[in-house]
This record gives sequence, C-alpha cells and structure tokens, in this order.
Amino acid sequence: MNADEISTILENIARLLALKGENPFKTRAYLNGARAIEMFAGSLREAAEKNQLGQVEGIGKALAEKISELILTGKMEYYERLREEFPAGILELFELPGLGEKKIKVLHEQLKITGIPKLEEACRDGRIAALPGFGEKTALKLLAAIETRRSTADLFTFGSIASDARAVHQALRDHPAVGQVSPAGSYRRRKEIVHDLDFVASTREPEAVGEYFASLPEVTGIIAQGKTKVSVRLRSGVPCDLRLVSDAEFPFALQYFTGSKEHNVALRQRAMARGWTLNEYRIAPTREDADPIPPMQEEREVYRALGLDYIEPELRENHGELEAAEAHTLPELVQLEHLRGTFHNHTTASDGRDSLRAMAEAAQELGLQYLGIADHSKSSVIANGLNEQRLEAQLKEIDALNAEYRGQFRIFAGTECDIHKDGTLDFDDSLLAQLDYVVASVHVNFTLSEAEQTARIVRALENPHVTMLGHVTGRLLLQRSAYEVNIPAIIDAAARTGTIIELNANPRRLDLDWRWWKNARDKGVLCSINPDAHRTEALQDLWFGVGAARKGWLRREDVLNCLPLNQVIRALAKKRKAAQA
DNA sequence: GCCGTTTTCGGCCCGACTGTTTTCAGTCG
Repeated sequence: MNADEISTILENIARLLALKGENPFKTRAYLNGARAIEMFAGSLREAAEKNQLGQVEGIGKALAEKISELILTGKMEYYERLREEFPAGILELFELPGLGEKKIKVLHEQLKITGIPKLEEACRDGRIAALPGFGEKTALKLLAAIETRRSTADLFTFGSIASDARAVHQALRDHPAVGQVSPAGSYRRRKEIVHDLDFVASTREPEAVGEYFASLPEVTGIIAQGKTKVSVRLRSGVPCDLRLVSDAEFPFALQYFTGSKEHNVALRQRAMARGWTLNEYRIAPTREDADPIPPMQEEREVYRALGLDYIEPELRENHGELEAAEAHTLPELVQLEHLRGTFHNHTTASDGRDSLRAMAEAAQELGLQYLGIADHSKSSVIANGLNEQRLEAQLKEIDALNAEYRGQFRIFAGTECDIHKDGTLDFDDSLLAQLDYVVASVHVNFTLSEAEQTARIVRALENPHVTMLGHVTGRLLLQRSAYEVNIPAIIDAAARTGTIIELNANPRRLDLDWRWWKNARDKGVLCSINPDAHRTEALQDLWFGVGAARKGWLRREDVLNCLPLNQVIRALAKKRKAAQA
C-alpha cells in the first residue's frame, strides 16, 4: 500500500461522508489527511509500526489508527463499511469535471443515480435539466464530459506507464533465453500519450519466453497468447504486447514495431525504389535487377541500407526526419547526461513536500551542479504562495546554503510568479530584480479569449525580469485541455524579448508540446527543461522532459540547463542586461 | 476529525468562474 493509494482512500472517505451529509469540516479533515500522507517524507510503514502517524500535522488520533490499520492489514474496516452504504459506481461520478459532492448528493438522493451509465440516461431524458440547481447547460456539459471520458479511457500518459514499462523491460532482459530486447511502438518514440506498450525480443525459445512474460508480477490479465505474440494487461491498466522473433529478424521487427506508421510508409517507399520490400522480418528483393542487399544485424544498418543516417526513435513521426537523414542534417539530440542543472522547483515554503536543503541534496545526488528554486508567488493562495517577506527570507536561506556549498553546488533563487489577468506580475520589479531568475506562469483566468490570453502572456514576456515562461498552455494530459493561446505569437514574443520557454517535464504536462520546439529553436528561443518538482523524487521527471525535447529536435545547445554553471549565470542575466543597454 | 488553547470547545484557506439564478451555490485550483 503506497502513499498514493492511501491518500486516494482518504479522499474517497471524504467524498462518501459528504454524500452522507456529514459535518463538512470532518470531510475536510480526511482531505487534509490525504494531503498529509502525500506530503509525508519518509517510510509510512515504519511510521505506522512505530505508532508515529499521529505526530504528522493534519493526522490526529482517529486518522492515525485508521491509516495504520490500512498499512498494516491492507484493509480499513471503516472504509469498507462506508462503501457498502453507496452503490459501487458513485465514486466514479467524482471523476467528471463539473460534478462535486453537492451535486452528486442531489443526483443520488433525488434521481437514484448509481454511476455514469445512469447519469448519461438521465442527461438524455431531461431529468437532469429539470432538477433544481441544474439546467440544460449542465446536462450538456455532463454528456460532453462522459463522452471525453469514454474516448480517453484506453489512453495513457507516458508517465503513468513508465514504471510498468521499466519493470517489464528489466524482467525480459533477465530471462536467460532472451537475446536482444527493446521497447517499441509509441513508447519507444516517447509519445506523451500512448494506447499500448510494445516489446520486441529475440529468442530461440519463444514459447518459454511468452509463458514467462504472461506470468510476470506486473501482469494482471492475459488478452491473447500465441507462439510469437503475447498480449497482456499490466497493473497500470495498459495493454502490453510482446513480439518474439529470431536474432536475424530482430532489427527489422524493432524498426517495424517502433513506427510510426507514417514513418514506415515513407521508409517502405524508399525500399521499393531500390527494388526491395521491407517488412517486420527482413528486406528482400522484389525483382531481378534489384540492388544487392547488405547484411544487417542492427536497426541502424537498416537505415544505412536505405541510404539514411540513423534516425532516433523520437524523431520517427514523418515530420521531415527522412529528408534530414538523407541530407545528413539530422540534429544531434540532447541527452539526459547533458543536463547540468534545472530550474522551476518547489519547496515546503510553498506547496512542495521537501525542504530547500533536501531538494538541493537530491539534485546533487543526481549529479547536477545547480538547482533553481521557484516557489509560488502570493496570489497562489491555495499553493501557499510566498509574499514579499517570505520570499526575502527564502533568499537569505538560499544565500546561507550557497555559502555552505562553497561553489561546489549552486542554488539559484527564483520565483514562479503569477501572471495576472492583465499581464502584470504578482511582484514588483524591485523585488524581481533581486532574484537570480523569474519563471512567469498562468494559474488563473484560463478562459480568456485567445487574443486576450496571448496579449496577457506577451505583456509578461516584455518584463525584463521574466527569465522564462512556465507551462505555456496549462494543459494536463488526458485531463484538461490547453487554454486558448496563439503559440506562434508567444514564440515570436519570446524570441524578440530574449525570454526562455520552459519545457515542463512533469509527465502530465510536457508543456510546451514537442511539436512546437523545432520552430521555437529555429527562431532562436532557448528551452529550459524543468521538472516543476514538488518533491525530491520528481527531479527525475527530467527524463520525461528530455524525451519531449528530443521529439522536438532539440540539441544540447538549445537547452539552457545543459550549460555549465559559469555559463548559465550569464545566460540568466542576458535579458536584463540587454534591457539596460 | 484536527488543532490549539484564555484546556475541553470553537474555528477550520480563498478567489475566480460557470450556470443557475435574479443575488447565489457549486466547482475548481
């Protein structure tokens, strides 16, 4: 039972209590408890065993007992009983945007709605629109939400399946009869959203390996099991295919199953021009006068045989990579190892889980030379944003730590400064001028028109103290779409003002989207790959960001945080300096 | 249900937006 699972159960309790009409402060106590668990830095099991959960702020005697029971026995009697009082489908109603506890209570009590199917029915037959407090628009909005949910039910963010993918990959590598093995498909191409996970492995014992694969602990169900292909479902819910081929077939199978479909179509056309056919097993001649076929043992050699430089999987979207590979102009893509530091990270001063020192130590353990802190600004009340006094106190704390590090490591003092509705910033220029850098972000007023939203952001970029723009579109993958904004205009404004654009590496964001980066790069906009980490482990989200940057054709020199410490200081100061000149 | 205390009960995060209303309730972050 991990922290996420525990906090979900506490949230569910809060929801069910609200439906029962319990004291709202009691339900909030459960929500606070859920947050406290999420924010807990340490071993929950150990805390439960030592009876120390009650010492955590937000967890009192009652919650400590219930959470301990959950951790130590895997079950919570109170929760089980509570659930029996409601239909099983009631909790899924909370996943629909626009529905909260009050409305669900009305739906349950007045219309006997037990889950999404019944709700859909009631939306269609007019019962929802007729309810007091509801209306025609509410019914339409709910139908739209149900439809969105249906259409994204078989989609997964890259981040949500990455740990499954790593575990399965490692397990396959560990099998003695497996020769070569690699992920393939959209996962290998580092698409931000995937619908399944593919692996290709070479072996002389396909049936034994298939059997082994189907019985891995990550597997929750078998969809199909044949001699050379096994399909299963993994813990995260994602379907996962394994293709078993011979060593000789491996490079072709890997290439074929990595895709994309469009990339492969273009590739097969090139094969055809040489009198060859290319499929998942081999390249073979289709006519007598075909070009001779070179021997190929690696995927790289398949591309070479077709007259192409090796194309990294991330680029295989038929977005110009084949032409570039032929002309030897493919970019040398940025790698995780190139990163020297990172910006936009939070601490306990605002809504982070870990202290400034803990974050700095975690960054050093990752081998980074510097870490930028950017806690929320005062307008982000929910996120416990810092006011001027608290920010100044944090500056002093950072100075003290930097003195301790004696140049071996550097913390950069920044802020994630809210951009107001009119494009002004949450702090005065005089305060911003004291900081090493400023991330400007939109957190409210998502529904402005495209023109207004764009003008708002452009105005923020024109402030000489705004070093970089945070999560440009505010999207949350599979959850919340981007707000309306003219991205080319933003890119132009960033280029004109010398503002860096963030590639938010949080796997739910990956914002700005990879499809824009080649364009931004060509206009001279620098990228900063930022994890937006709210806890030490999340610094490792940088890996997701690097994947997106690679998909966006970014090279080491296009990324701010590939710069070594002495150069990054100059890069951060560049915009302000230019404004003074 | 938690917390903090003037120790045993009273207060508990806040502002914007949407759709329902006709001045506000519910949701969301």
